[in-house]
Amino acid sequence: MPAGETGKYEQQRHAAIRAAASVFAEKGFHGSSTRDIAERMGIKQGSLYYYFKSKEEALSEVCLYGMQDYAGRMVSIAASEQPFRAKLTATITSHITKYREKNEALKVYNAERLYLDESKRTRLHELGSGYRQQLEGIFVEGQKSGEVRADVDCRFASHAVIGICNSWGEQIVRDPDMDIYEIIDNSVGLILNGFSNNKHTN
Amino acid sequence: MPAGETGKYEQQRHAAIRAAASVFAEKGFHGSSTRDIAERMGIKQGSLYYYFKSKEEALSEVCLYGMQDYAGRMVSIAASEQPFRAKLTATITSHITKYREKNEALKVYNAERLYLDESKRTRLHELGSGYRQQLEGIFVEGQKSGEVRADVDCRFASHAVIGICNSWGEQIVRDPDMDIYEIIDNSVGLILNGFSNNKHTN
DNA sequence: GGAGAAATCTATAGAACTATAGAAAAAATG
DNA sequence: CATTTTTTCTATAGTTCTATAGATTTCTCC
Repeated sequence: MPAGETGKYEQQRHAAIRAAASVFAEKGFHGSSTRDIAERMGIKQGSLYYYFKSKEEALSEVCLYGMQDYAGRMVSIAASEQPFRAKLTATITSHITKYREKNEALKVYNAERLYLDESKRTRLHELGSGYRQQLEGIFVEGQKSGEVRADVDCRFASHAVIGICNSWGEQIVRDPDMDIYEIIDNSVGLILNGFSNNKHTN
Repeated sequence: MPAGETGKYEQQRHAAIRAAASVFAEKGFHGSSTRDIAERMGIKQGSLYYYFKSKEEALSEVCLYGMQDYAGRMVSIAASEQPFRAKLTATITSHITKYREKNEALKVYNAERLYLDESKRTRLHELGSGYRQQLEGIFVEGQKSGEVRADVDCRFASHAVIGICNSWGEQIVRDPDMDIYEIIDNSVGLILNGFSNNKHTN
């Protein structure tokens, strides 16, 4: 039976979550076996059940881990006192570097969460859509301050930003030699100015 | 043994591909069983092997189907005589409506192709990256004609467009009541002008 | 309507995987 | 160092799934 909270148990459970994240990211939820996960952390298949009561619980924990401090960072960006452009840059940087740093878990969240049961999925969905709403709020504020054009659909804008980041995120996970900062610059540039040469006048 | 090419065999094989696409889109490759696929097309599990020699072959065919005429459409858009803006709109429209029309297969291509073996995967990768290159070419042309700013990284631009389309595509597959044309308009607007209110002057 | 071909069915071998139970080893405690 | 608690291991029951083989039904065409 699990210990109170300090020592080895917590530590190993965390290792298990990371191992699961890594394996799920590589092979997908259904393509991974509990043996794969256990081996990655250097224990035997059966021992894994000391830390998770089921494979699905492992997925659930990975998704939560992938989303959590991530959504938290978004909240603090949104709350900060900066002009729109800086917040946008911070958001994109946060999102994209997350993929590089460690976060196979984020990839798993994006790709595999739909295999969770209803209740866990909605729980996660709330976290995720909270994230998006924060971002939408940043655009709304930007409109108020005049930094963003009045005709922009902020809900669309938030989805688009996330789409761009995730799309590049997958590339980044695959190819660790990519230049992240160039991607970030380009993304910010696109969101702000688009690619058109027609000076937009109205 | 398969017939020449006309009749029922070709027809049923195509039905099998569509059934597989539908099931894979819903449950993922590893999460789907051959029983699921067979049932969706109204035959028994074992009978499926009359049309595919393995489950993986089914995936391969689905991905190919998802990508093919799709990439073809892109070629004809790129080759057409239109200004940049029209080509961009056509591309985004083609990409996004594809998700609505039918194409669970495209979703499968995006999510599951990595489970194919090396050779098939590179084959598909070529198709996919051919698609992206066509799009990149449209941007390059746009630069030459002055419609696209000279400082735009066209490779980045092509990835970004695909990212936005795929991101919305997933939403569209989930929620069939969304207004596609609004999404297309917004996407084109973003790509052309961004969201910023600062008139870009240099 | 009967013969041969095409399409589907039934049944199953063989492999893989999840989850559990109980034994064994390792660590902590006094 | 003996005892208790925590962690890991071995073994396996029970499922499920893919792929194949051979029987059976449906179609085609003369």
